[in-house]
Amino acid sequence: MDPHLLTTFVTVARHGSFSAAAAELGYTQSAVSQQIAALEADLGLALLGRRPVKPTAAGRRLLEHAGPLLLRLRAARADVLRAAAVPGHRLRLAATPLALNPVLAMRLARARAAQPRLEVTLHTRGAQEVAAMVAGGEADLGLADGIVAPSDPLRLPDTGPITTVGVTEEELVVALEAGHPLAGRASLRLADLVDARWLQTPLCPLTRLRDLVGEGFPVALDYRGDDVRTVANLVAAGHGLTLLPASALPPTPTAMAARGVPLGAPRLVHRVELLHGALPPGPAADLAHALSG
Amino acid sequence: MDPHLLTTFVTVARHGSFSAAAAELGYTQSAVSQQIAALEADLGLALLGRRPVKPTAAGRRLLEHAGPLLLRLRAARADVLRAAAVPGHRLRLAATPLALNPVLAMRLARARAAQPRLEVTLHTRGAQEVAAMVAGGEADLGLADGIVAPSDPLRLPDTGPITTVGVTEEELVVALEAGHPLAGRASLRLADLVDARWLQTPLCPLTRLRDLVGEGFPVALDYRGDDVRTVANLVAAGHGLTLLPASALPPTPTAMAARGVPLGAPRLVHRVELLHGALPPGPAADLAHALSG
DNA sequence: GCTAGTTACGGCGTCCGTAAGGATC
DNA sequence: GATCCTTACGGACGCCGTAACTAGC
Repeated sequence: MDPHLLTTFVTVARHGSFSAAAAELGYTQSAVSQQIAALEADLGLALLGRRPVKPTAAGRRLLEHAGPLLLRLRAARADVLRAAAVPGHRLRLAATPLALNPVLAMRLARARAAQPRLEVTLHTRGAQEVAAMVAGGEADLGLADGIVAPSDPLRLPDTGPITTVGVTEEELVVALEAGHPLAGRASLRLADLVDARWLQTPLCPLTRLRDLVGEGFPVALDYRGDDVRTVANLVAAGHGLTLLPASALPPTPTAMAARGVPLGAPRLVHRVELLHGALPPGPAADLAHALSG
Repeated sequence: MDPHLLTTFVTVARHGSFSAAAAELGYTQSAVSQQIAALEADLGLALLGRRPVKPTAAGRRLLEHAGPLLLRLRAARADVLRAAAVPGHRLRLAATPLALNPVLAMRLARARAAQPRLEVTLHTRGAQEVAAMVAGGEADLGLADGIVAPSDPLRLPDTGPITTVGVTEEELVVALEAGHPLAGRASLRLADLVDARWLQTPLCPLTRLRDLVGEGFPVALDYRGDDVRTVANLVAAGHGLTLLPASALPPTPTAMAARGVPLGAPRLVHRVELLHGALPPGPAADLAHALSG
């Protein structure tokens, strides 16, 4: 159960190929084969079926543990190093596409104005990756967003010892094309839209809506990307509906733009949370404070 | 950050000595010294001060991560092996001293009567150890107890992927000596007892009461053991008060025995939870079902 | 000078790479 | 027969033990 072997194992499982994993990890096929053999010998179990290379039942079980385990290992290392590091003036942020909303962008700007020497780099990633980057020390601060009932916390995957604090909550709107029959309404009830045509996007996964409201929400178009403007254009062209924070749509819609109709019921908000590890006094802690408002 | 080195590190930190850790781990002093040196070199930080051997700030931080990390590693291994193991007729239970109350003892007896070939071994341990044994696969089922508001879950330390289900909740009594001025009351309010003389015991840690009610609960005697009868005898002899599940005191008190006065307020119960990992069909699953009632 | 951790050095085991060997499509 | 994993073998490195060294009490 050497982490080294575990890493190789998850890589092989992910690629479904020893040789591809070897290429990614910088080993030879042979080394990977030996590592898997060693892991299987250690546990006394077959973890992978060969030809095709596919996890066995035991292998799938181990895979469920291996990811979080390796993440926690990196997180521990990062945390110890972070606590001992001298705070520099380089800050690495990671945020989901909708997390850096106007309010937070403004707070970030104010914080930077107060500390002109601060160098900031920002990465856009998925929520899980943001959490993993913060836990693993690749980012100092993370921002993740999601749709929840007011003042409920986001349900982020467990990625180890991370602190999360809510920073903003914003009204949600149903985004639909300008000519849509419902576009003129003052507000909409989600329950009335279970049979509408919906966009499946990472920004508003329909599984989340089903969790909150129940079955329904058929997929009219599945967008596998994270560009908000693309989503807005898809909506405007009538490909389907989606839920967005009000600030993600232009305030004065043109003829070609998507309309946002406030979501009346259920009471849901777009929540953004700040993620961080231990914060020794320094620019990271200052910025965390600034972003929290 | 090899788990091997981590294990050595926590052992050294626990003993405050390289040589003692070496003896426990079956290494030479020299090997331990080299392992710690390797870990410190890997992180680029001093983890232990020498003479006396004591963790540095970074070392303390690493210690906080190392324990859970190593536990999860063992837990992952145990889980994979457990899922693949053929169910035998040997069952290992671990329980806190107050967890195997009369109700559960009876359920266990019924389950054993139904499966006469079942061999059961039972260990009494602290709650954290019970959880660790279950997570690490050293026990098939665990029982842990604690004091909570009705139907609240116990707050067990995070010991990895473990399932917990409540199995019993029982009335709590204030245990006090027969001649105590309050012994005749029909019920007592905990808030009125914040200034009484209390026993500090692992069975009813006063910190828990302070969590629930607030400051107070001075320590009159600190018992570092887990024997319920000893606690009852201490109470009977007037060393102090404690909280016990009603079933832990004899139902018809003699002159020398401790009295139990029902706890009227706040509404608290003695809750027992069953802990287990993944349960493939077999005796362990059957017993878990039997214990759940 | 005694106790306890560190450093030097040598042997053994581990792990990887090269290359040949099978198994499956 | 091509692809892909496994096995055999050799070299390098890592890790531990013995033993000499050193720092505090």
